[in-house]
Amino acid sequence: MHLSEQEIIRREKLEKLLALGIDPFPPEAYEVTVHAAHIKEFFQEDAEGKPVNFQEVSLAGRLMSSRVMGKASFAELQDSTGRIQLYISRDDIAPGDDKTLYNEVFKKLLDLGDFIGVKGHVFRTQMGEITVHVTEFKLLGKALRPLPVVKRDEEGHTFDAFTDPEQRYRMRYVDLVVNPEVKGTFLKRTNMVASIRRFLNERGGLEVDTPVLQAIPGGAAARPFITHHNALDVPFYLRIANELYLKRLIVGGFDWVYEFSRNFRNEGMDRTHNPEFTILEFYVAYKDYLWMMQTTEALLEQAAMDTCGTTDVQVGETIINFKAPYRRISIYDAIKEHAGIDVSAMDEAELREVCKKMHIEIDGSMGKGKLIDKIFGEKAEHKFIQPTFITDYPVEMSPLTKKHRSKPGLVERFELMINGKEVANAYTELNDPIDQRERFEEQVTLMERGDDEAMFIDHDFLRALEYGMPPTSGIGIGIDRLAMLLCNQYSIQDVLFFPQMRPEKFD
RNA sequence: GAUCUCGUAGCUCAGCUGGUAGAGCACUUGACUUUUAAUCAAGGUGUCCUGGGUUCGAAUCCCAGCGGGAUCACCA
Repeated sequence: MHLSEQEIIRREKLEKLLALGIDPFPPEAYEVTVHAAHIKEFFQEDAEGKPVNFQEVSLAGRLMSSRVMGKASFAELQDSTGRIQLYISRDDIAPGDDKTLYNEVFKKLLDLGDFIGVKGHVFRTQMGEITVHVTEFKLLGKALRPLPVVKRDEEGHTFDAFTDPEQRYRMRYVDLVVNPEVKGTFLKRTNMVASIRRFLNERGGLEVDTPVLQAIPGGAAARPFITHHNALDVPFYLRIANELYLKRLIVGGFDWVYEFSRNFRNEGMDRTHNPEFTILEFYVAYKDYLWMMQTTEALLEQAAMDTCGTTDVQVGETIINFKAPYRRISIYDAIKEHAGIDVSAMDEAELREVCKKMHIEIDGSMGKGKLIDKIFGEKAEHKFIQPTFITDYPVEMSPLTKKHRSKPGLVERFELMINGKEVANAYTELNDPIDQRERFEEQVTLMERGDDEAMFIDHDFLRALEYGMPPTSGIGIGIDRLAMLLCNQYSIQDVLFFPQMRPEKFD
């Protein structure tokens, strides 16, 4: 094992601590009575400037900086809420003749990054900084590797930032320690999810769990990961969606079920795609996609409000307004609006002609539905910046969706576009088992034509529908994509703690 | 998967047309009892991503590989 100079020095310090009878990794709990942010927010002084509270505090965290000035030192402690300054004077922590605790342990054997616990009282320095005057400290956990030292001056300028994306993603633990805004992003994401969960629970939604290992990967058009079950000696797929399982629960008599579903798709990775990602799906009996549009607007408005404190959310250079209601436009009108052509009456040959003229890449496996989707994707999708429901898709690209109540050839489906990206996809669910069987059979034809994303026939799902499913509307909302918007992050990797990367090699 | 680009100290980076490896911070030693990007003095950082090649000589030029990023393709 190759050790750098600094790592060797820290290991030597470990030995010296042990020689002094100090356990660098003590087992017992340390009493924490207060956190840094709380002190900074609520510290008070009387008229003479004498502190009135926090005169007996005990807190713990990482030592993040240390400025030794002879017999006194200033240091910074970083706990889960932020940083607070420490003032440590030699004669306070080592009142007797033996000054080892200060001269050796504090000044020499502690390193930046070490976990320590401190007890003391809070005061304000001459420079105005709220500070803990330490009377007692204890090493709680030694850091054997040096953290990147990121410094910030008064104007907020950052020096020597820890910025290498590879290192930040691979060693998120370090990223979180030294880049406080990263923690902020993830807290925001968690708040967003909590807000959505509250919204659903308040309306009678029931949170459920359904299988991740599936014998038939259904509910979406995507290439799955394949794994193998040893005892049964059969292949299993990691789920690409949970849709068909949630609908089985609607068959079973629940009115409203939801699941934050970790899905896995064996496809490319880029700034908007990770092999595993989270979709919130929910299904509500006796509703249709029109109801679902209203519910989606309300859900997103609340999520934006709870997460950002406003419905006008800054995303990159633009402001996205999450306040309901959102614009609605059919996919044909959307294409008309942005490509200037009416594809609503075209057959497959005509659509191919249009794609050719627009220099849109196509191949022989694509049917009418996919061609229309292509044209929309190339010419219109990225133009919808403000939240917009794109409605009424062609039946060929929606095998699980009920046919439109009044428009032949279309289905009752919408996708929600925000900032030029699909964030949600919803339908009035197909509950006619005979129609569903025919749609699955069409998928088999597509598969034979070479479409490797066409759906398998799920016979158990058909059997469930044959027992009867109430009219139902369902939706999938891309939680990572939504988090990217509400947290104003350009890349999905910045809203996932551990984005997928090529495995690291250690030698 | 394709193209472009990057890889030098713990971190951020410089290193020109090839000539003994550099800075700031961090680190080590010392001074300093209200500092705050603390300051002052002194000190050493290293598989220049890996492996080949060209050359008297390669961090530098060439080839291959590994890893990252960006763009594109597939997709949410």
